[in-house]
Amino acid sequence: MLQLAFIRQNAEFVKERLRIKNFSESELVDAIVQLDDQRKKTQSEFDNTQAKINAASKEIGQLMAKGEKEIAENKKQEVASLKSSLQPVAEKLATIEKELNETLVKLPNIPSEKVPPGKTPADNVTLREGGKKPVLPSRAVPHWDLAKKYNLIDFELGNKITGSGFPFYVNKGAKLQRALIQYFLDFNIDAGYVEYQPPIMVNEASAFGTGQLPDKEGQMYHATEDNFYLIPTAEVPVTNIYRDEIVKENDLPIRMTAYTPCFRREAGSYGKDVRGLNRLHQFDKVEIVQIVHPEKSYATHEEMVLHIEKLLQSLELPYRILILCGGDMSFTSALTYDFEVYSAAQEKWLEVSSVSNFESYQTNRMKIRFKDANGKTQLTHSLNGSSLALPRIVACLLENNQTEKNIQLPKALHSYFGNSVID
RNA sequence: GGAGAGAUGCCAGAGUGGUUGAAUGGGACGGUCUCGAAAACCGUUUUACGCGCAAGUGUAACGAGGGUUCGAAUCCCUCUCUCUCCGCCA
Repeated sequence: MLQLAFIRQNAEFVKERLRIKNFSESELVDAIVQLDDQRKKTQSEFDNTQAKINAASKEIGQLMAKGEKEIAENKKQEVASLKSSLQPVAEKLATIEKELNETLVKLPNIPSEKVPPGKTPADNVTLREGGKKPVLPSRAVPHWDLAKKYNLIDFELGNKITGSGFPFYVNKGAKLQRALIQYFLDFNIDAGYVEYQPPIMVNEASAFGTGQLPDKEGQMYHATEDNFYLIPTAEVPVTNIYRDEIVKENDLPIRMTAYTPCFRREAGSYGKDVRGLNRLHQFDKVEIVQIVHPEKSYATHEEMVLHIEKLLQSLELPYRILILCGGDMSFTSALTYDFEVYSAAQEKWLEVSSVSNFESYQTNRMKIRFKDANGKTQLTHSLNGSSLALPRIVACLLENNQTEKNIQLPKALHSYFGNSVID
């Protein structure tokens, strides 16, 4: 969530930036300032009365020690009346604080100045393209046909065992998954990221910390018996590693990577977009996360984009990088670059990575802070990016590299896959 | 799943109703000493919020939430987690 002090000092600016995100309830900004005014006033009132009560209680203790019971009893009466006058103040304060927090949490992050205006994915701005679109053989087919032809993925079996969107990977299909995960992780570790294997279920506090709750409650699978959520991305457990921590400035940047399965309910999606590997309920992804000094987050963001670009280039896939427009960005992000690869047989671009700077929006929720040179605690910034989401990469690898008799894998994968072709 | 024990500051660990935000030890940081280091010695070392230009000061927090009391780290209840034993099990 946005920092309260920042909202107070920049109320008009916040409202203006929120418009770029197509956030209509800008009156919430004024509500927050008003609630905070009330909170301050009420808290002063509470604190002052409580101070009197504390002082009187201390006196009672001293009087009792001296054996002056009469006077002590009188004091008790005094405290009792102070307490009863405090009661409604305490309730009012609790109500205000609750409302303030609930309102604060409803405000999305404000977009950075680099974010282009716009409402739909059509308004996203292409930053650059790379790689070459392949020329496919005349009888080229989409990945779901290739997956069947080479016995790599069994969607029907997934339907039987779980439901749609939960495919089985078989034989070389399974091995390709394993090779990609291993390759992506090694690529990140070589760049200085520390590997974690996190739990894939998280508690409420973690889901709140990265912003999945309360905003995207319906998008996560919820194990209600234990109140755990299946993670939609490794971002959730990994960023939360540092929740409620104050790190040393020297410890920054913190660079982490993790492979996890990801679970998304994708309520409401159907049709062509969900065919084959295009949109699944369970998929594999390697994620990178950084916790950084606030002055460095934008430089880090660019560095992460280059890192992922290098990874995509090594896979020899045609790609493009987009800057998401205000209307297409996530609730929590200040700036997001999306990576898309071109799926040659489907003839469309598929999103395979999203690299975002959250500034202090997540870290303010999680209270991930550091002590600066002056000994002052400040919020860190957090960033993350997919490196990469597997299914659509697999879709493109299969489609773009198909020949009449096999699928040619990029060099980078040969040693991981143990072969240069799938046949 | 059953029985028992426990959860205190960066860590270890005292504290069982009244100046305890918290003894003591360790660590970390700063200083003295040293050519430098070690050792020794001195000092500093939680966070959030309110008021204040500031120094400072008030309130809250001893796993979380509630309760008892004039007063709770200390007593009671619920929950979470950890440990030990039994059961089950990859």
